[in-house]
Amino acid sequence: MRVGELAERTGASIRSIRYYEQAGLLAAARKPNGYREFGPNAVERVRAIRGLLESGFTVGEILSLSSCLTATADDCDCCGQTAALYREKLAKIDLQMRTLAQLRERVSERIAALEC
Amino acid sequence: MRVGELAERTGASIRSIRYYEQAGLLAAARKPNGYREFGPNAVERVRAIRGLLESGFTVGEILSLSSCLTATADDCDCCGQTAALYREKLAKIDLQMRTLAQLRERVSERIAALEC
DNA sequence: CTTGACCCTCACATTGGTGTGAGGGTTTAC
DNA sequence: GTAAACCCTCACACCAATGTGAGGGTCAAG
Repeated sequence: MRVGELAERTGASIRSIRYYEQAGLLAAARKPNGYREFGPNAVERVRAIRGLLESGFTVGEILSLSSCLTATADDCDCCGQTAALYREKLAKIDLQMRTLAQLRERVSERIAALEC
Repeated sequence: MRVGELAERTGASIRSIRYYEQAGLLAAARKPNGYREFGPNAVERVRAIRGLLESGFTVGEILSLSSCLTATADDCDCCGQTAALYREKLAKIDLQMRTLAQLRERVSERIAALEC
């Protein structure tokens, strides 16, 4: 599919998609006329990227996780350093989830307390 | 305590703390000489702010949740609109937690697969 | 009284993700 | 062939959070 369709399907702007591609987060083949051509996986991938961006990850960080973004990623670039990096990310994710869980509880407490 | 101590205790820069105060996220009394004076709650509050910022919340958004930031907040500014806003936040938090959980699983799969 | 470690305000700079517009090509349909 | 709806690159602009530096107070210890 072309960039417009991908944008429409994912809710991202065309601008953002081009940016993700340029940043290396998203692969796009080129047609002879220069148009980007995306595979069907791109939809899931863009959604994952956006979710992570909204969760406070940086494009650079997402890049370092890119092999985990899509279920169909089997290009295991395996080595010890990668493992260490993944573990680091894991710790960050866990911290973030704890923060969110805490906030979640407080917010729902607030909702419960609103009886006026 | 003064700003330097608060910064040291929370890991935030002095600059950031002043910014949070100016944004209305953090209350600070002033000494006669102009120095900011923070209560002990400020430490928890700054930590909460930073956790949320790192989870992708905006200062503006955090502001709208500020009554939930500290456990000791009893200034229930209760009304239906507030409730709606809280519910919205809750939905956003849940989405974010699902995204993170998904990523978490994929990352740990990756780690498990690294046997080389 | 001076020195050093604090604190203040103001304001410009930077970074990452986007918006937007200029200037221009391609394809489909009339 | 021309209009509409796509696509391209390039480049400037914006916002939020933070860094940083200038210029200047306060205060405790020597």
